[in-house]
Amino acid sequence: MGIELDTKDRILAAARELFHGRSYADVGIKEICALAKVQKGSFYHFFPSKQILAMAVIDNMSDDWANGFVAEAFDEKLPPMERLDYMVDAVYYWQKAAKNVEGRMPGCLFGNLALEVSTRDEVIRARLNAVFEKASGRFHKALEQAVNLGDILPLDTQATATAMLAYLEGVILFAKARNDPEVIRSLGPAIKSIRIEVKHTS
Amino acid sequence: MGIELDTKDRILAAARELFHGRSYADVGIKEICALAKVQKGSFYHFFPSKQILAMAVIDNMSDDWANGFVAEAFDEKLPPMERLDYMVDAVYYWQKAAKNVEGRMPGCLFGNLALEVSTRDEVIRARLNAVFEKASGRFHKALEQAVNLGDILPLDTQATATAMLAYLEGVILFAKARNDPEVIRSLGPAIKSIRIEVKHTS
DNA sequence: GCTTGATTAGACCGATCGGTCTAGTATAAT
DNA sequence: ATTATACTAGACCGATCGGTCTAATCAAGC
Repeated sequence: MGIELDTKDRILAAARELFHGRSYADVGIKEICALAKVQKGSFYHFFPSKQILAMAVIDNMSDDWANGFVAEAFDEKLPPMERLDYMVDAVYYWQKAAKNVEGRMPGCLFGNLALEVSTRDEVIRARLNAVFEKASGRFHKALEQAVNLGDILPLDTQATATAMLAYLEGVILFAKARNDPEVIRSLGPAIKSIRIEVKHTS
Repeated sequence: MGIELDTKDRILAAARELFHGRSYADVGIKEICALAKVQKGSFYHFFPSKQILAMAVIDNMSDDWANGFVAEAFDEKLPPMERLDYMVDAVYYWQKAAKNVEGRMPGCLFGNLALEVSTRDEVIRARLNAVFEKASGRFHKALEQAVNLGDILPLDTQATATAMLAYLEGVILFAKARNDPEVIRSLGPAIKSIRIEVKHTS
């Protein structure tokens, strides 16, 4: 957490860390306040409810991702298909580092929340879905360029992009169940093998 | 639930339904008892803790799967690669039916639990991992046969089997986030495109 | 009939949950 | 100096959590 952040940001950072490291239901407001060194009064001044905090955490992490190593991985300067490997690598190193610190693989915050709360909270579910949609857009763009450059045979870029993101989430899930980041390294690169053919329009 | 079950089975069935439909943390013992029409005393007579109940639920569902449509899907009489399609189809129809009843896609109980509790409960995590391991064995066998029959080019059957299971989980996750079973139908069949080459031993 | 062990009923426990409320402080505009 | 507003502190709330405990009920064996 390091340098001085104002109260709201400290709450956000604490909640993000705790939600990601454990789960939504398992982390209470009290614990978030303790980690953020903030009192309950301050908390509810900035966030009217736990649900709204969750939304803020999702947006916050989504932004960090989008401007952080996702942006790096999907850098237009890289050959399109290499971006996928870059992305897998980034996820691998990230999860590995997290495990070294916490002892457990936290997995993907969005995937975690999606499975945990999307049957109970339609609003959060929709927000998470939007995050996935946006992420799959990156894959989509990369695939389109790969096709245009002739790096891969034509395929249904939209569907394949979604499938690739789903695969990445699945690999992270599996790695978390094994508590072993190496799973990401060994299974991850196969993301490039996934293909959904263009729908036959005759 | 239907026909008379003895107390323990009623508890198990109720817990399974509730855990699957919502989440582990969100469902309390009281609610399980209410659905099972059982009192707390009886509950704790059969299950010493919620954690142990969770394990029993996992085992119970794992058995049902293994002897139910997973056994059907991976029937040795089917051509190996067709088993994968069968499996995807089964998941699709199951989730669709569940959504029609409950209004929401429950996803995969094992995947849900894996992401929710595996950072908190090492014992449950290990159990879930064993379930995944067993399931990936089915894929493995099918792939080995497919290679032997010349239906597909040789590949790392072990790693690819795991990757395929991970993909399936990822697709279910994505479908749950969208609350749309059709995702399974459109992305699922691409499971057959996943390939991990045999490690180059020179 | 009596005893025993398995099962059920449900009151009860301390802890914790998300959230509210009031009192007070800090800051800045007037 | 006064007043409005933003923020902080933390006691407090009813509800619910997982789990315990005692008393009652039941069927089987003797």
